[in-house]
Amino acid sequence: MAAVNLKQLAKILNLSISTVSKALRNSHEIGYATKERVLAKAKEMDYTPNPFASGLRRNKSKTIAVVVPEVANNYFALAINGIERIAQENNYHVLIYLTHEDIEKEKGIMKHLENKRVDGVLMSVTMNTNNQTHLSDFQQKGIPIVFFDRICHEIETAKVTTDDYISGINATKHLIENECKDIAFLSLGDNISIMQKRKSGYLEELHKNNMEAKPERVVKCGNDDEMNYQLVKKLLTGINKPDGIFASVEKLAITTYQVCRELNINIPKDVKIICFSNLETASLLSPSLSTITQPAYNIGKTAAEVMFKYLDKNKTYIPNENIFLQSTLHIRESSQQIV
Amino acid sequence: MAAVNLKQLAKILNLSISTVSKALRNSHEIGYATKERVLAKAKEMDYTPNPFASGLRRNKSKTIAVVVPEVANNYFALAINGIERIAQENNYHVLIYLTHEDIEKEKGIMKHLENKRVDGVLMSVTMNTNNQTHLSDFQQKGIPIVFFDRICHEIETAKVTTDDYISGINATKHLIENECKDIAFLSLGDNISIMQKRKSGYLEELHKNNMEAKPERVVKCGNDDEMNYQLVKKLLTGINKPDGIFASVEKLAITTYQVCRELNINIPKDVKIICFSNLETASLLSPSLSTITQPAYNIGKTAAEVMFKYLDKNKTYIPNENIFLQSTLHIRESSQQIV
DNA sequence: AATATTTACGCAAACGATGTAGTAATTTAA
DNA sequence: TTAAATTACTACATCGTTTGCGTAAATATT
Repeated sequence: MAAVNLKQLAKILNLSISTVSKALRNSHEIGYATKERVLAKAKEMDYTPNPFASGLRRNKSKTIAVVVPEVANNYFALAINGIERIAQENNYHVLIYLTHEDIEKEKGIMKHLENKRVDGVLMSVTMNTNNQTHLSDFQQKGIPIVFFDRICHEIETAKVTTDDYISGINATKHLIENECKDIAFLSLGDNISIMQKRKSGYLEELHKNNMEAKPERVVKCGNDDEMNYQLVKKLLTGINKPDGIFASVEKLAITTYQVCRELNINIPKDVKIICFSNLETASLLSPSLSTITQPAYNIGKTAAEVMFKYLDKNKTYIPNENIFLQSTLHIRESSQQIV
Repeated sequence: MAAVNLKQLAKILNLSISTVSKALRNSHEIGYATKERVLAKAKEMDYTPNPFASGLRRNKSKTIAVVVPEVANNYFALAINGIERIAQENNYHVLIYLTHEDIEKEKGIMKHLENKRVDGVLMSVTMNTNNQTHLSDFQQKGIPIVFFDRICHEIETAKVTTDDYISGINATKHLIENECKDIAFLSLGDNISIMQKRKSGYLEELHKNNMEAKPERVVKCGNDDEMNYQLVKKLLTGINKPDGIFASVEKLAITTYQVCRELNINIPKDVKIICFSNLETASLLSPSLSTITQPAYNIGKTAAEVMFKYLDKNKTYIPNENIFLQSTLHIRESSQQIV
């Protein structure tokens, strides 16, 4: 029942606690025969070190935290997958925290993590994170952060993203090539860097094509699905509606599909759509959805790898570094000119 | 930089360590004025107790583990959402482990968790978990498990599921009502209880309608997507193909859609489909997908609540209990007779 | 053969928080 | 007025590991 500890193991083996401990950690101080004996007995008795005791002693938690806005989201789910994979390989444990895009919750979580419960944090900030003092404060405590996707520029550390600016350009260019004359951009808030980059790409490409960038074509959506629905509905109601939509995140594209269905707007005839998405069923939608797909799994994996690169070296300071992974454009029906 | 501890706080306050500790825990042994003073200073110095020290001393980790086959799955993602919500409310932390349907990985994870790293485990077993000794062994260590969805009957504890048997009946009945004469069942393995229940419902309803239950109509799919694709393709190739498909899990329905697209089989004209799914975009698919939707969020939430009910009471033994939550049938185009 | 070195182990002090048992000082009861 | 009880605190052992240091025996060096 009760887990066996070093003391019991030592008594049975007629050795001191420290000898047993050292034997298990394969210390050079211990003779070969003794090591063998200890190892065998430990296995037999199913000994496994108490993580709290060794954590306390060594000041190592063997745990990382993943802080993300949500998990019921293909992108983050895949990223977590990649992170968990690397963590398991490194014999680390993964704590998960969801902010639900609530900056106060994010602050609370970081506060909770300050006390060395974890050796490092991988995170994507909320769409409302415009102030980063809680993050720099956290770093001050000596726990490294690595950002992925929703990064925080002001914090000096490693950041793993895709090239959102280029993708923004490509998506917009694609819509223009398919005869869109009036393209709207559905943004998720406007604080976070990926939004600014995606929007920059969008604006840049409009400019390059001598198309007017009307402010009302940038729709600032948020975390409230119902509100987003109304915003998109408003955008697509009336005579003066756009003929192209670039949704910055998956859920806004889905909302757009739903609105179009309600308003009987035909995609892609009346309006063409492209979006950032990791939706598995994109090709099965009606019409199939054109996407910019981020290598979510690899982003998570890479972020974790960078983290462990420093944790292994016992470095708590991670120098600034921007790692870009490439997204892929999947052109499907929703964005194409019907010929 | 370094986190402040009780010793430092005590020195500054000119009190003993134990006084400070008790004051923070609001012990009746400490005078009101002293408590105030301690609390103020602790806040000022941003003191937060070391989780390893108190975990070691109190033999409490304030952490639960969630062990699931995967996270990039709408069902599990939503369940984790529910779990995380309740955990946060209880000031608990959530460790996540993915088995990827690998029984060996599951065993390894349970082994890793035996050493009191967590106070409890919420889990959905892999599709290959036919032997439960690693789970009963785990229970023996005094750490409670609560199952959700993919439960393990043989283990005595609380189990949260939907009524899969009834849902199996309802789905099959619905297909029959829509003129299906030859219904196939796509199973995910055949070990886990939800599969057996869903299949039982399917078989029962066939029997009730005097329809023959041909063994070759039960297709045992697995974890390999490509293999599943071939299995479904084989099922739908040739003259003698079913006119109804009941997919026991979401991904098999998606596979079926893909196969039908390749083989140019029309859903629902040639074959009707219904499946268990939490796919957000079910209604946007072409054709829209009929689903039995499980209350995934609430299942996770309920499982966590049951766990905390016992953890609060410091009970490590959870008596057998089966909690059923209701699924809802969403009839859409994929399963309906065209009139 | 005497000394130096290496080998293989044990002792004990951490790590930080908690809780039991004690102890003065004060208050209450007899 | 004195014993008993209460209040408000402190000392100390403890949780299970890790690790620096000490040391006896074995081996190597002169």
